[in-house]
Amino acid sequence: MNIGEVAKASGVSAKMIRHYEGAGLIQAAMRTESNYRVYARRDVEVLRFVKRARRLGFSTKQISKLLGLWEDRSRPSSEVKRLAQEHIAELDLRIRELTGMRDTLEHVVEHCRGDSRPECPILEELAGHRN
Amino acid sequence: MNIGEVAKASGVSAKMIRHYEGAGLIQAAMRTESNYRVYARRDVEVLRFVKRARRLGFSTKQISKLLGLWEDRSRPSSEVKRLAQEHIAELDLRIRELTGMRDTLEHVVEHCRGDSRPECPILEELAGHRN
DNA sequence: CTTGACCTTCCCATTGCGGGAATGTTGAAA
DNA sequence: TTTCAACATTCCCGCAATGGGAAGGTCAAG
Repeated sequence: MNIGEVAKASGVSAKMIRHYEGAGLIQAAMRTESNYRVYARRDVEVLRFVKRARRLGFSTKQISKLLGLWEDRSRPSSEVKRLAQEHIAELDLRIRELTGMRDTLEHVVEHCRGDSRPECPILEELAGHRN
Repeated sequence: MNIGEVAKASGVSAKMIRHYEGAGLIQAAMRTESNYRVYARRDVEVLRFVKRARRLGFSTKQISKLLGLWEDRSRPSSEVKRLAQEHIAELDLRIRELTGMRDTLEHVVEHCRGDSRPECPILEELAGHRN
């Protein structure tokens, strides 16, 4: 398979496949005599794995570890679980940060009339209640 | 005031102050004969405004608009409110995305024994329930 | 005058992805 | 067989927001 074909089959763009290869996430593909990358059916699975992991928000580094564990048939599932739990913790943190922002903002927005007059609690909040 | 002083007073790093200036977020500071940036007390307020807006997750572009509205004494508060509501919608979207990831992940993690054995529903999920 | 603490600009790295240019290869139609 | 479209290759630039650090200029106190 050419890179375009694996791309289509895996849902990962050719651009990103090259990127992942350069980043060491996936192994460098074999090349034809004319320097085209060659892929096997197995590579589609790997790329799909990467894609699903990305969808769940795992970073490139984390995915690298996950791939290693996936390929290690004697991995302890505890390691996978730990990795996943760390990621959940990161997600939770991010969610809390964003939720905090949203709640603060929502609260202030509620008090803004949103009409043609200039008085605006939102700007006052941003200005630190002065000015 | 020098850049270091405004930085300390506003809580925005000198590095970022220069960056904001280059990005057109804040006006270019006056310079001394020796090319040092010079700031007035008012600039501290502006930078604090920027900092609070950043804390609420507003992008540079949005902050630029907010600063414009802040300085426009005849702004209609509706414009500010609209901007803020758009941002809330973005935050909500992001929160929903992250929450979706976390919930999916949490669900799978619950089913992983996390012991020394290799069986792992997390990896199976990422592999697409094959392999 | 020296020295240390500032300041200046400029470049690099991060994270994940896309755009696009310049150039080489392939395969099928004319 | 030539030709042309559709691929492939590498390389550089962009995004957003921030930090690190180098090379060099300036200021104030001792």
